[in-house]
Amino acid sequence: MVACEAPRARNANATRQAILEAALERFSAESYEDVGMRDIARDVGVDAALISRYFGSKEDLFIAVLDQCKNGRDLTDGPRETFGERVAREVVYDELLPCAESGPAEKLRGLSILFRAVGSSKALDVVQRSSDSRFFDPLTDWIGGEDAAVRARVVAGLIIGMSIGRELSDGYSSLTPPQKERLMQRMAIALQGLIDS
Amino acid sequence: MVACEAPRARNANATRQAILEAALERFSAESYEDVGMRDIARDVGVDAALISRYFGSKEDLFIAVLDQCKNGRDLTDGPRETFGERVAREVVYDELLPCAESGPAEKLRGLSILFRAVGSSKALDVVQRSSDSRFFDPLTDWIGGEDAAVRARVVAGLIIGMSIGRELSDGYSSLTPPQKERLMQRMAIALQGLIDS
DNA sequence: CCATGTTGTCAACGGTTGATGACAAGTCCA
DNA sequence: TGGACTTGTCATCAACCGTTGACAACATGG
Repeated sequence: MVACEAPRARNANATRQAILEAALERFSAESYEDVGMRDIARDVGVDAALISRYFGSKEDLFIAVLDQCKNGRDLTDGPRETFGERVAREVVYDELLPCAESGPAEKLRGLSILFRAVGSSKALDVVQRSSDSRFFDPLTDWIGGEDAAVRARVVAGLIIGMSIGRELSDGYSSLTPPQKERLMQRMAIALQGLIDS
Repeated sequence: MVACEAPRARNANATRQAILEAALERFSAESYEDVGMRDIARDVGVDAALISRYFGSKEDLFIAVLDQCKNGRDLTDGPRETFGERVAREVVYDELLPCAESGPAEKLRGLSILFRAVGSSKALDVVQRSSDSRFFDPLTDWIGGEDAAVRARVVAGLIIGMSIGRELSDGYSSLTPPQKERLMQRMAIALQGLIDS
């Protein structure tokens, strides 16, 4: 995953960034509690103590990761009419969950973290305190209408649920391509319905 | 929650059952990691060591809890045509999440646990290993058709996602009753669509 | 080349967790 | 009543966690 074999150039900024990226990777693939400082440190090839020094605490690191996510925007950049299909396609096909070297995508990563955080009371606290305004407010504005705030959260929940369904069924590995496409269409409709007033 | 003030009658079976119920309550309200043996023990009014003796390990206790859930059946007892609305109503209105003295309901409790477990790799492992056959197989059979197994899991994911949406938006507290009803209808349609062929 | 500040490592701490085995309290039957 | 078995408690363990402060390695400017 992280290749670097050389003893690592001594560069605080680069290291900081590497830690952030490794943490992003971890937090979107495992639950908050399951991610250990030592795990992240090993990914980067650094001692765990350094993370504490750079970011303060694990919680602060988590917040820093949330901050650097281009949350919410992922969902809203694109035409309104294709919102459902766009997101459903991303969920059903490879983009959202694999997390292992997801290539250039990194889309919906914020939701991925939310997905992993939703089980842990502590992480969810942090997310709701720190990321509500960054994640849901743009989405709410984009959706518009009276109950937009609720619908934004329902949309998020639905997307997460779809990811869970995907994870539970092993990436739909037993589906034929047409079945997969039909499933995607269904999800698209459900999502789109929440956007169109 | 658990009232019992008297020093507790010495009755192994009753105590075992009380532990199971307290654990069920905890595991469906908090994540696997967040639930401590000492928490459950305190709920029951007993020492944590006793739980270890009765159930072996925390993981074994978790399995025992899963086993006593009337999983899957909750979803399938009722007419096929109203599946979507039945479940959606249960999710949108009070039944699923409150968990605090949910009265006689206890419906979808298995999904509630799955919901809480989905974040933790360990708990999800257990669920997939121990509860797959108990939870998804009946649902799969009931759904029927070629890709029923996948659709059962997608349904489960969707329900969990709806619960998450509900949790994220504070129980839809800001919605007017008609809005709430419309939201429920939408969810019902999405769910029903996964059942009907 | 030395002094200074930065970057990273190491060993260790306190706290919490699940689990264990010795022991006390209660129950029951002969 | 007294022994035997059950039921529950307590002190404790080892493992793990996030975090800390002392120290080593390196770079840099004089």
